[in-house]
Amino acid sequence: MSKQLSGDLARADSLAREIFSDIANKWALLIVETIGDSTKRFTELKTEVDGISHKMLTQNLRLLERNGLVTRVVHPTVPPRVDYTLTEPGQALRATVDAMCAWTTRYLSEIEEARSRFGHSS
Amino acid sequence: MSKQLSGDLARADSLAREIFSDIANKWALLIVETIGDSTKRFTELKTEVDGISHKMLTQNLRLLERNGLVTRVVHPTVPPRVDYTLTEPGQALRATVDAMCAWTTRYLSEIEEARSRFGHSS
DNA sequence: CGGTATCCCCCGGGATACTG
DNA sequence: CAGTATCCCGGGGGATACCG
Repeated sequence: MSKQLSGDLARADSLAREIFSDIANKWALLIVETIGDSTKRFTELKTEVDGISHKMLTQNLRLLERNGLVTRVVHPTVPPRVDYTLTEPGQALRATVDAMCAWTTRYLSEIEEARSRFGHSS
Repeated sequence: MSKQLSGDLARADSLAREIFSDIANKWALLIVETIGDSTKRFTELKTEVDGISHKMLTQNLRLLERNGLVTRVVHPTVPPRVDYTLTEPGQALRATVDAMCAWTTRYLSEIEEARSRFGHSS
């Protein structure tokens, strides 16, 4: 089954592949992870997702919104206030991102070691 | 705990973040997924990971090798033959990518619908 | 066959400024 | 505060050619 999935996505099987390509980029995933189960304002995300530029943030938020992963609520106040929240699909994706994050920390040392080994091979 | 992870990675907490940025790109993930639990040659990957260029493939394979996610075995034959296999860390990552793939197919219809809704809002 | 190197173009994405 | 628009540069990444 997982082999089936792999085949479906590795090959340009249309929509699934397109979505995967949209989602599988660090900014989108970091944003999803940062929103988590809470509700975040634009500026909160801007400061919490370290290193992201204003442009990349809006761009990726639009992307996520377009794919129905986040809801965007505009409060008609002044100054304006916009809240972002994960939808149910977004939450489901977040679970997998959590797994990736866990993986990263779990294998930190192994990776570090692999890197040093790789350095002086040649 | 997952909130902790989120914080650690969203902020530029050095190494973990760097690794995440390396890994969280579509080509690397698709390659991992494509190798799966088997052993693949360069050309196999080239044809199976649809749309990837020669350059991107080698580049990402080096990246994965450097981080200890794949092993690269060169057979000193002629013509040469190189086999790529996932290491244990690589397999572990693959499990999470499987989850992302499953997510994609699971929510295909929802996403499709979200997109059409997004289209005629303005 | 697999890898490296070179060329070169295009666009990702940062910085800045302006609207509501 | 949030978003859009404009400018502009660097490098991502494709195409091609050449080694082992």
